[in-house]
Amino acid sequence: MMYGIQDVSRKTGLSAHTLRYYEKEGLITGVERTPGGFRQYTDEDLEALGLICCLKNTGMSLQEIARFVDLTHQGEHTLRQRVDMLRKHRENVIERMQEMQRYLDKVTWKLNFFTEKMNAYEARTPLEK
Amino acid sequence: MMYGIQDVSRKTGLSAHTLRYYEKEGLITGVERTPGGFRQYTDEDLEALGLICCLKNTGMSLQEIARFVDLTHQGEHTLRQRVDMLRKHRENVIERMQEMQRYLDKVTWKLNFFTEKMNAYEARTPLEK
DNA sequence: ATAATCCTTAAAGTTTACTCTAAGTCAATA
DNA sequence: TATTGACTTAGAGTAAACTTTAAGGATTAT
Repeated sequence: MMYGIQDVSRKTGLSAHTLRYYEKEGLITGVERTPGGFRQYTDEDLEALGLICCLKNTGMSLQEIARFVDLTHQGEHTLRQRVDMLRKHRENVIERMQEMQRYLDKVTWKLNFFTEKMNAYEARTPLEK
Repeated sequence: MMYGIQDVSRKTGLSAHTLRYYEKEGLITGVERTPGGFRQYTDEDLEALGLICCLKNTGMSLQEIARFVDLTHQGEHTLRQRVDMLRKHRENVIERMQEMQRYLDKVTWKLNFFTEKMNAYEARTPLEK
């Protein structure tokens, strides 16, 4: 199956503008065209976009994603490099999530503090009328 | 105890530039000065900066943080609004973390896939010499 | 005393990831 | 066939959160 840019926009949640931009930046390559020059995405393109979104949504920069895509195009001999990239990325994400959790715990603590203050305040100054 | 801007920079990990910038943006207010006009931060300022960093590091925009700080200055009658802000923020963060986890799972899946491909490749083409 | 640090304002520059505009081409429908 | 509406490109514009620069003066620590 082939998909127009709007179909892909709907499927990925990326705007048509963004899809063209990603192509320009080398994140997706080799997208086919109709005789009239309209983009026609294949299922493999969608697959690739899926991975791109995963990487992007876990905080990988477009530049680094482009580098990954470039390695892919260079062939199987870059498999180790790609695996290393993904491993490192995975570890970074896990670390960031743990850090996030620590910050969140502090926010929770502050929230409890403010909630108590608020309850005390509202008990002291009941609503008018 | 009072702290100069460099001390605070070291303690918070924010540059002196950024500390002044935060002050300009209304994230911190009422920082005392020496007779000569040098900033002197109190322990409460550090406390406040701690919360600011927590909120920032969990993805709250500076604009929203400034709004929180502004509410704080308006007094106790804004406690409910502040609590609501923190609650909503907390939920957003939790949601984002869960989403992140889902994306990470996909990355892990892809990583396993590539690792297998790599192993097969390296078994097929052993290192020269 | 003097070197190092700090202050000010104001504005320009940076990075990332878009987002939008303009001017024109192509395709599907009435 | 005419008219929408979708698509094309290149390039300009946007937003957030800094970061840097400049210029010059004041203050503080040793």
